[in-house]
Amino acid sequence: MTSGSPRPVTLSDVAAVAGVSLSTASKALNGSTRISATTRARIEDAARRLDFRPNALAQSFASGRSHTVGVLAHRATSTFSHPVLIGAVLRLGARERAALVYDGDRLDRNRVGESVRQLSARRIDGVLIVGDGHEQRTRSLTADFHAPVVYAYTATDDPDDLCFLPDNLDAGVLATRHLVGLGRTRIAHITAMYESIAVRRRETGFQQVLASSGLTQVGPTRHGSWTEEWGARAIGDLLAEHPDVEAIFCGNDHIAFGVLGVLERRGIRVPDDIALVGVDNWEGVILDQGTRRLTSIDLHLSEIGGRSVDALLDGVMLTGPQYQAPSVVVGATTGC
Amino acid sequence: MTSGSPRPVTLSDVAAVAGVSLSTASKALNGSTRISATTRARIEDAARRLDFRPNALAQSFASGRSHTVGVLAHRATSTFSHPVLIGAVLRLGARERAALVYDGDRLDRNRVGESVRQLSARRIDGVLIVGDGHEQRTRSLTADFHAPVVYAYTATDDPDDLCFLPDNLDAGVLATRHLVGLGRTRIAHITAMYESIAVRRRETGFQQVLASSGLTQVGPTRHGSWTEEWGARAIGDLLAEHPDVEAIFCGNDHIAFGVLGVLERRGIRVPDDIALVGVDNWEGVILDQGTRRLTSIDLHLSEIGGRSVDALLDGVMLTGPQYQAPSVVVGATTGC
DNA sequence: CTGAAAGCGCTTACAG
DNA sequence: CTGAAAGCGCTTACAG
Repeated sequence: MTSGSPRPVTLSDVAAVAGVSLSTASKALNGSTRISATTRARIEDAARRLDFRPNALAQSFASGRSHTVGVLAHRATSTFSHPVLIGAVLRLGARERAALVYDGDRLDRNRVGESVRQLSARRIDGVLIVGDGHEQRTRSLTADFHAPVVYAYTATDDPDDLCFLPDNLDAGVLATRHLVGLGRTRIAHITAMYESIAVRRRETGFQQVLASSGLTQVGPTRHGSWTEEWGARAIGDLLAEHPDVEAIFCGNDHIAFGVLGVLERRGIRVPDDIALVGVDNWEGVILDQGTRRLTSIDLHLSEIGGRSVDALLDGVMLTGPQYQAPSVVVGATTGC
Repeated sequence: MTSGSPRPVTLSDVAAVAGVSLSTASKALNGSTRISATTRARIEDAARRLDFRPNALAQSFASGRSHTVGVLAHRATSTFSHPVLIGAVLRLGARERAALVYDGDRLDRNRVGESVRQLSARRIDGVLIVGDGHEQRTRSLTADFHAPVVYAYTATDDPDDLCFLPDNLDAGVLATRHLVGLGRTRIAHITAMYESIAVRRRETGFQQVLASSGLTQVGPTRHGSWTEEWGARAIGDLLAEHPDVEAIFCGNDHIAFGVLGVLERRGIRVPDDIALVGVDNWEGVILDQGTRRLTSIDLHLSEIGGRSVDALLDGVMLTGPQYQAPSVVVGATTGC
């Protein structure tokens, strides 16, 4: 668009045009208060006329601040960490920070040192560690870096680390409240393996709401895996033992789809006979268009990435786990 | 780990220890050939002993190369562009480049200028534009930047632009060859809207293989949407008209799952009676573990991101569209 | 092959 | 409030 590219406009050019010294120009443009209003106006005007763009490389070098953040994507191959990672890099971009993203293998015990050196050579402003959910704690890496460290989508073994996490407890609470709010009283829970922290927290939320509503869970919680197959199998058993069940909180959307398929095949009406709620807002993730079938809890994973970045850049003095509030997304599987 | 942080080791320190000048030390460490082997060895040794890490900020400033790439995620909210974007930023990290990632709204006609200015202030090494697939062409932005521009996962209106794209034609070819290779001769095609470039290219690949195998397509191609619902509806019609169909190439995995559900419900054995192939390797994306049901074509989207980065950094002199070879991932829906 | 010197374009004490 | 000057830590012609 611009014709050719002659010498870029420097701060010295601005100073010369404004008739002030280089240092005065610098101060005026960097918002120092110890500048007269008229001088500042003159300098800002000159900068505008010349379309001055400070050379970010020179600024970084002189100030020692790189405007770059290191992002360690620990076990970030999982689909669920993708929104977190993307939420993080987009927020970084929106705040004019570059991301130096390293893949998980850099976090092996023996290779962390290499990442640390690379990042400190870059004079990184901070480090964001992106995990793969709440399944497992990450070893704290905070002490390895000289820059501030924030964790997204994983907890660590150090209770002082600032970690942004989905609120799985509240996910269980919201899902169950939604079903109770529809007037259902005979509610069951089908979910994944008991070993998962996320599973247990969702279940706890479920049981808290039942208790405070004076309801009793229909049958024991059925633990299996995060798959459609498991959902299909579990609903068969559940119906055999408790044909009067009115609603099911499913640990995630895959399980819910497995349940839904079986119910449809057996001619059981959803939500008229049995209402369903899942977790993940999977349809929201994969569908741009189309009608939503499942009611689900959205954990707002990309917002977890975004908030982690904000905390890192704003130097907030929080410590410990921070939970992202989930929300209900209503589909056709829960009725009035 | 390291105790405190005194003054970092500089190149001058290395030069002093090695007993050479600053400029000689610089040349030795930057692989200039006009250096005696013994001097170089001495300098490299000193650098190693001192654990010298060149200050990347100073290097960038002095050389004018930022080691940062601008990434414009154009309409990159779609699930399918996520692997491309993540493939790109991970490759950038692996090659020690930072990514300054801007969200789509920066690409509005009126706002491109702002991104251009921000990126040129950063003395960006190149620009990567990530689109949302092959559905629609992007307006070429190459002329807006002074740095090299590469496009990933989108084509542009300028035939000279270097664009990395999934090979949808070959996806159709591989899928169909796979079915033909299993001995199926009566093969149908259920896919999404005709308006989609991806749909038409997959269909063309399908028909090329049928033709070269001397086969005739079973019924016309059924165009609908990318959803499970459409797959379920289309298979009903197909079976009504052509109960002797032996295999179906589904335009994507969602459609294939819709088809699969109906077949199972009707007691039609898959793959014994009807074999299925989809596209996207969706199960590979969402499952870490578990048995694979669907046979699918993997378009290798994250590799598209990675290759785009390589092309950008290596300054390859390619122009025009570059197609990423897909591959077949076998599941239970196609038998021997 | 090696070194002295200028320079990259800012920021930031420090003096006035 | 304003300015002269040093300095950030490299790279890169240019001389020797």
